[in-house]
Amino acid sequence: MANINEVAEAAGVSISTVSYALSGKRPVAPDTRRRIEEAVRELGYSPNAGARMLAGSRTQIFALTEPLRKDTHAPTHMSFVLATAVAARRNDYDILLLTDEQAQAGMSRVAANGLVDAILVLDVAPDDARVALARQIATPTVFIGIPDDNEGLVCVDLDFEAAAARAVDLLADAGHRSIGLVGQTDTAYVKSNFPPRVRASVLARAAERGLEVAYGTTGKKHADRAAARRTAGQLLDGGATALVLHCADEAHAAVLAELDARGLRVPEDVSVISVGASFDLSALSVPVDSIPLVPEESCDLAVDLALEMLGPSRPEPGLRLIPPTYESRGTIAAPPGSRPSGAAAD
Amino acid sequence: MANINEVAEAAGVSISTVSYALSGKRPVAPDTRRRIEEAVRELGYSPNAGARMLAGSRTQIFALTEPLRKDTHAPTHMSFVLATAVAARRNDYDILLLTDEQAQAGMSRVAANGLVDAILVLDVAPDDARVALARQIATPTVFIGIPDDNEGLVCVDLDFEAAAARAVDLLADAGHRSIGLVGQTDTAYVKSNFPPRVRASVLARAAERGLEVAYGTTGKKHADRAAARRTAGQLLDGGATALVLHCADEAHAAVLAELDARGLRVPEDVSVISVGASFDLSALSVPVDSIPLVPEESCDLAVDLALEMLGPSRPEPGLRLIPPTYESRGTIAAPPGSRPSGAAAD
DNA sequence: TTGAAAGCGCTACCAT
DNA sequence: ATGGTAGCGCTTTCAA
Repeated sequence: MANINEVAEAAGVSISTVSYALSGKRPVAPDTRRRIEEAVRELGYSPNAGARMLAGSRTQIFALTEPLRKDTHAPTHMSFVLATAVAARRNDYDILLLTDEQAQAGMSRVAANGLVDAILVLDVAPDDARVALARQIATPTVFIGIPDDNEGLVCVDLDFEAAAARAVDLLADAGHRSIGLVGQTDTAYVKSNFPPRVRASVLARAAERGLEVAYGTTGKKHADRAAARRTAGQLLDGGATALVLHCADEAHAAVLAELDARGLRVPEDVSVISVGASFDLSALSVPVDSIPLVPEESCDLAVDLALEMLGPSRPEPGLRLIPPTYESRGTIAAPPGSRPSGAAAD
Repeated sequence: MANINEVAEAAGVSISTVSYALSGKRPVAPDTRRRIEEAVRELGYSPNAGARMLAGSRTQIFALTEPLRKDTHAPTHMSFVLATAVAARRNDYDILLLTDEQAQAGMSRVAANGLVDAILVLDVAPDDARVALARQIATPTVFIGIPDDNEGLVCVDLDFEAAAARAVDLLADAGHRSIGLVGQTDTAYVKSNFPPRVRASVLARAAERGLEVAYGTTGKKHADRAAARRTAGQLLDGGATALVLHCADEAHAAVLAELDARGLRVPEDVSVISVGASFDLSALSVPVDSIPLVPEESCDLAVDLALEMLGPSRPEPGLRLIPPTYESRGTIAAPPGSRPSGAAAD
């Protein structure tokens, strides 16, 4: 590994000129620059990371804290990690992984030893212990997800409340009077931050719109198809003419299988809309309408905020809620037996 | 963030003594040490990471390169990442994530700028492009998985060949004359390194033992239960009295469901053994016998090797195959209609 | 048992 | 447009 001195010598310039030629922070004569670039190539020079961290003010590393609990939904999580890494790299940043017990201990550690410029928090729990840590440390921290106590924090997330409300509105507008919510796993409502938000918003908006609403979870495991089918069945038995799906990939498939088994067509007999899904819905047996959770949106924004927090104009603390987008695929229609759409009044 | 000078001053010693007190690389008088430790605590001192990287010879960071392809099985992958991070941290190392296109580009980059002490390679493909990179760079690299061309590389993995052969032996010894292999997804046999190894070994050992053997994949997606059931059905229709399962969680469940649907009991009517599973098999409707893949074993060993490669006694290149372990749960028995066990000869 | 000081390889300020 | 150089905060000789 060649160092800056060798490059300078090879190019016949001083090391400061090499540094400036590479950073572009000072104009360099075209010819000089050419010679430097050639020397860099010849020698395979790359500025030493440790030296840059020490001399410069940036480490070019973000920490990503993620407990990786057993109940973490792996595919969704992977999407977020990937999206974060890509967004970070686009801004010349690397990602340092803080998992397991290091999700917490590591935050203090890397904040104290200056290994990272900022910390991104994934897999946020309603009562997340990392909230307290974030307040203690000086390192800029961005939450991807909203903990209950978020006072003074910078948080990014899909506006799940708006997404859920929108789904209810779409169904209500189509004429449905009774809907069901097929929710996440039982533990998700304790360990994760957004399932309760969706549930609360669906229930609240349904009440506002005067709809009957019921909900059920999808069992203990993400892959518990039987529980998903059972829940969907119960909601339908209870009179629901439309289902809001806020659950895993497998559960979506299971619900559609249950509808199929009952000879119910979508959307003629039952309307279906998915909220907050981050997987490919078009691969389902029936591509359903969706208000998706797009990991790239959250993660891009989180990285942008982290970057801003390093600059002079520190952004305000507070929630950054990403407006939901509705993807129509024709799985919402008027409930069976209703008058043609357009006349909703009595 | 206090620095070593402030600690030294507060403790009334020189900075070298502080350094030695913390590193333990030189004896320090008990009383001196006490004063230093107190100063460290008071000031919340933590040695600057960049300065250590520059002055010392170690960065205390490993890179973990993982493409995170769309077809990567997320849960299994997550287990490996977690196991790697834990093993690394146990040795005072952090993990830097290199995903997506950075899985390759990042290797050269961090090797060139000295950001990491070693590189761990995950999600190894048979014809992995990272093999060539590993040979080019000076940074020690450990593969967790075995690429086809592994000459001169340090690779760690479960001995899948032995595991598969063992499974066949167990079934042959129990008296089975015709077995079936329920394999991974179609793409896994192209993109991943171990599925072909298992398949080849099962077929080879079956031939050696004079068994009839057939195999089928589990479709395009990991969660394709229908494909898994179909494959299991075909194998049984073909006369198999025992099944070797080398597939995803969902596929295991699907196969058991197919057996159940056919009214076949395990192990009275069909024997079942799982090979290379890294999830919790005891959670299945029928806890099946297993020769598991244990991420912790591979990752611990990989980290140990990486550490060794940093020392003076560089380990030999070559494969480190972890001997498989058989977990019996009573799902292997003699095939139906066979004479009582013990008498196999004719 | 301890201290002084020479780097590690950069960045960025001060000169010219 | 370029060069000289003072740090950044630590590790590790060399001395005492």
